[in-house]
Amino acid sequence: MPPIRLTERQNSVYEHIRAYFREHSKPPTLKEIGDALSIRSTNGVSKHLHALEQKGYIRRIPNEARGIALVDTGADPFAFDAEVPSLLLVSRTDSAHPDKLRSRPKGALFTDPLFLDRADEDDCLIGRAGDDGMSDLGIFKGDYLVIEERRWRRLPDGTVVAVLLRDALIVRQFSFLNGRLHLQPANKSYAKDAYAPRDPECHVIGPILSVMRKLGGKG
Amino acid sequence: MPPIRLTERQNSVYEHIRAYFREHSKPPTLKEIGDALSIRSTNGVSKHLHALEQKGYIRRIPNEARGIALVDTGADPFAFDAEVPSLLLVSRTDSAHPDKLRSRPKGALFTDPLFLDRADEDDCLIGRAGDDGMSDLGIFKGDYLVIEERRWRRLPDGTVVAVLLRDALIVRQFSFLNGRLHLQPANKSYAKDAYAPRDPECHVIGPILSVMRKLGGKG
DNA sequence: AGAAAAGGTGAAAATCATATCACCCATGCA
DNA sequence: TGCATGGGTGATATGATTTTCACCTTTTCT
Repeated sequence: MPPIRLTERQNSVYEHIRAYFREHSKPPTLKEIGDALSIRSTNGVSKHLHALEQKGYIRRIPNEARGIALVDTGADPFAFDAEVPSLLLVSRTDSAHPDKLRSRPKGALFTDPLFLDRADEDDCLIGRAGDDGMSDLGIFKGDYLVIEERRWRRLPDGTVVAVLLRDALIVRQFSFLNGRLHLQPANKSYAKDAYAPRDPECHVIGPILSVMRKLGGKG
Repeated sequence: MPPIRLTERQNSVYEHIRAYFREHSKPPTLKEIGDALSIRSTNGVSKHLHALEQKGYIRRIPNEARGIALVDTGADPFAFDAEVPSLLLVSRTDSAHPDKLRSRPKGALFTDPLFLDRADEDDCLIGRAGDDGMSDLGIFKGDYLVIEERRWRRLPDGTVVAVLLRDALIVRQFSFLNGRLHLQPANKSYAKDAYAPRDPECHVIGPILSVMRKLGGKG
């Protein structure tokens, strides 16, 4: 569901539709979009809309005037209560003793409920990415990760998870095939690996709910 | 303001339009109104709309598909307390009116002081990246950005900044050369651009202090 | 070198929507 | 009685919008 990336041009079409919605409370026509972005043929616009629909950004109602609907449901941060969860900031631990994770926290961070994605705050903790194995996904070494503790057997294939590998905390895409845990990186220079379910070197903590990063200085 | 009274029939037409707006985020056609209220002729509906316009409940745009606008201006305020820094979540605004940024917030997010990097909480706000122009830096469309409002003249070259470009909020690497603002993307498919310091289309808000992203679900 | 993919142009055909005209029927008053 | 007002029917004219076709250019990837 992480929306497919848009090209620069597609993005400006999409943003124009949103802007038009904000201003007029209704969708623009193909011609209006074209006028705004200097596309003379409604067909050119139509192709952009088709791409946006394929990528899941909009929905079209065929043959209908202004038949464009935004798919984004603009999640409002107020759907939650106003309590601020304080999550433990944990440090790397020998994967043979994953239970030590919570017993030796390095601190705690306040986190808006939005970033817990409806998970129980008591099941969540914060760790830091130990390598750049998921850099193509925009997760870099040092990033703060909101992790939901959950047994790997309940995870759907493809979930992005935090893993204690020996004494490092890393992020990988998880899948369970042929009786083994497969950890797939998103960075060509990192290797894919597989482990036995009970390998003491490898402990899957649970899915990554959010990623946070300080820019500028060192985290 | 509280306009002239409506007849029962006129009121149900009016209420239907409002209901349609809530459900579809756009105005209905004459035929749709007629179908809903068992009026077979679009002319019958048209007369109702004319009456509603006369009485000041709606506005019509001639010859335009779904050319109905509600005249009503409903605003909804909100409140929040502050213990942990609570930063305004702002939405994109026409760059010609950057001052509107804070005046029309979409909400607020609690943010740990760590991610404010020692900046004054009152100078900070949260916006969302409007494109993938900095994807190589791990900043993607939809990411939440902690932005420190600061005049661009005080920014060192190379700072990663949030910019209001027309009606989009985007992230770029900033530099000031030969009397022009240069905005450098970190994604090969996006173009580098430069603007005059006072170009009304381009307003630099300030440096990005942190980036946050929800995984898995909708942002 | 060749083939996709992104982005377009232009114009005709097919629909969807609105505007208008002519006419009908109640009801409430002066 | 007389006639203005609210509510409607149906048909037609006139736009406004979306679709579809046939081709074209540039950039990117293999």
